[in-house]
Amino acid sequence: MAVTLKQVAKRAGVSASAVSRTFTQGASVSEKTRKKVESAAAEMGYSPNFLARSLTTRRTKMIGLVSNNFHNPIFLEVFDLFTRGLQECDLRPLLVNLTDQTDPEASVKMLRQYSVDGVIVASSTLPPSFAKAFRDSNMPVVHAFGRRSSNPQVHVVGIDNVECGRIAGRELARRGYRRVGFLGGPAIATSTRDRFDGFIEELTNHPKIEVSHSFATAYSFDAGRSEMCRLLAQMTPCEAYFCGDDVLSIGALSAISSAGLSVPDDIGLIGLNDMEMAGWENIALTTIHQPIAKIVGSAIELILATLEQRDRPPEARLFPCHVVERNTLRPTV
Amino acid sequence: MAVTLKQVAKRAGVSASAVSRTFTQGASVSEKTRKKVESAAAEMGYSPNFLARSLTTRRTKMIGLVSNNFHNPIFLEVFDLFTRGLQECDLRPLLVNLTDQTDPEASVKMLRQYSVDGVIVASSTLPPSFAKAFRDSNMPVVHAFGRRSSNPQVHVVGIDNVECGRIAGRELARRGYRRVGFLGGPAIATSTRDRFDGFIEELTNHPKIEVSHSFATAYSFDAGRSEMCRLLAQMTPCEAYFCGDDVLSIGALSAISSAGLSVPDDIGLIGLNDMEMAGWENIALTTIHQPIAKIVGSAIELILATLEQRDRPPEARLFPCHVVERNTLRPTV
DNA sequence: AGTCTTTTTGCAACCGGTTGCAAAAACTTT
DNA sequence: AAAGTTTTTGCAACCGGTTGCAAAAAGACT
Repeated sequence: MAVTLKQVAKRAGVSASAVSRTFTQGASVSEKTRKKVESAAAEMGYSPNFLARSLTTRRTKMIGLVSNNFHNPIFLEVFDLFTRGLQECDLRPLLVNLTDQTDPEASVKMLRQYSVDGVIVASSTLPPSFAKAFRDSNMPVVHAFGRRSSNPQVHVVGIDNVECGRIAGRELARRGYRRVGFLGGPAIATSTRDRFDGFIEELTNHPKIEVSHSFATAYSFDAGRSEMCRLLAQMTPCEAYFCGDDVLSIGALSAISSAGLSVPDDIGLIGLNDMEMAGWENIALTTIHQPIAKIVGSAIELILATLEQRDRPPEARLFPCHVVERNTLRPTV
Repeated sequence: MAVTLKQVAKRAGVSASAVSRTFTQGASVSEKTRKKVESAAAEMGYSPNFLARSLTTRRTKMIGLVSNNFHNPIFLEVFDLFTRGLQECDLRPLLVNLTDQTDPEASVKMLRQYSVDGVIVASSTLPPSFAKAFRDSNMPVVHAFGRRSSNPQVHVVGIDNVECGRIAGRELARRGYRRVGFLGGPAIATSTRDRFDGFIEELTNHPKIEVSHSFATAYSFDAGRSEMCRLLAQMTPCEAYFCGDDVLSIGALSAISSAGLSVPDDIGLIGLNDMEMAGWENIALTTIHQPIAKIVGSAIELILATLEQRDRPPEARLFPCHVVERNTLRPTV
């Protein structure tokens, strides 16, 4: 059905190589034959088959984009940025949704079978070992929103979650809260762990502050809401909470107002991410901004660089975060 | 680097065909050689290259998933459903983000160059002609969330937007509102147009009801909020509005509460989509439910069927919608 | 015009597989 | 054991391209 190179060659009265060269950057073709080929191709509506080409060039220009985050609204922003960014570099994302049903091993194998040029793992809840499996199959990988490891095996781009925990702790202390809580995401996620550690570490500098913690079952509205409901039902809820993530915060926010309490008068809240929705006026969440555009841009840059230079040593790029003040923490006293 | 079929053949002491057949469903291989091949393959870590295979089989098992909706949270749910659903059918989505910068023509060409087996266009704001361009290139297409056309050229799966407009009109009338407004999405989108038409049509049955309309510049929070701000600044805002979409509704909701008014006491609101967020307790939007899981499932089913039977005549599948009552319309009088 | 360089061209092999076909091997039957 | 039938196998051509190499063509210089 589709027009092939040979047909074009015949029509243009040249060899197959001539046609191939016309469509290859920097190949040697005279102006004359190029014209002949181009007009024949245009008449027949020919364009080269990328997959056939990839067989010899060993480049598919496809990038595996693997994630397990299809429920956190911030990931729509992330996918938007990734797809745009990749497209600008002339790369196409082959999307993999890692659910409970899908076997991680199988996705490694699958992406290898499709000969993707590289893989971007976009998730804060996957272990470093997952990204490493791609590396072991000899594919360039970058783990976006991942965790820096002590002996890095793959590129990691993200934020310093421990530092974010400290920032949150510092902010709550600065505002004079005396009883604060950590409302984390799933306890297994390394990001949760790190944020927790930083938070605690910072607050040991403030021995007068009482600190407690608990974990939601997921980074989701419902999990945040039900965990906050549970906390409010206790004897003495905290004066303020650091929530592991914005969507969790919004769930908590909802629980608080359902309980007839108000934010920030009765309870303070600080989130993490600064997703679009956090800025919506009826939410107005005070939160720690995570620079996702930079993270995504950097991830793409890094995968591109690794395509050029396959043995590039693994690198960790962590971007600084800062507090965005809105309306869910009381003013400094 | 990767192990090839030939290497496996040599190691197993058989011909290349034998290896190929071992990895092909329903090919004729004796148990004995299959065993030999399988163990050789396992030792060497071989798995067939899908792209090389696709050259002869003419099936890549890749589906182009094209959308321009990377800002409406409901599309994260849509992408989740599509990716899961396709994966279950052993298909991989090649994602295309259609931005203002990307040329629609170019994406058609690109997907052809990658020999995708079919294309799913997921958008309510793209014209039927866009999907048709794929059809013209001889690829199976289904337009999900698209508009049924009078002489259908491609499969369309979605809802009856005109009927949704009627449902909204009926609902507002039933609740005794006397001055109602249509707050639509971008006026160019066919979905907006259809919803508007249905709304107006229904309300002509209720001559006592006064109806006005306006359009937001996009299906987004900000657009909804600023349009509602404008409306509230006028002399006499309506008693209730039908918003073209949930995210628009939430923007409107925010504008209303910023203006010191309350929902549903001062102003009523009904949305469309019933995205996850509409059910969040602090939003509790009364809205028209769009059965996205069914739409997505049906789109996949249809693309699959068309892969089998290339000349399957174009079909339109529209699913019924219904009102989900929450807290943004006053009770029936 | 003849020689030397540089550019352009086509041939043929290859990328990693699949598949129609005829020969070989393995079973059945008699 | 011979003949007939069915299954399994390898050969060789093909899918749609790219590319190293040597020959041909074009251009530069005496």
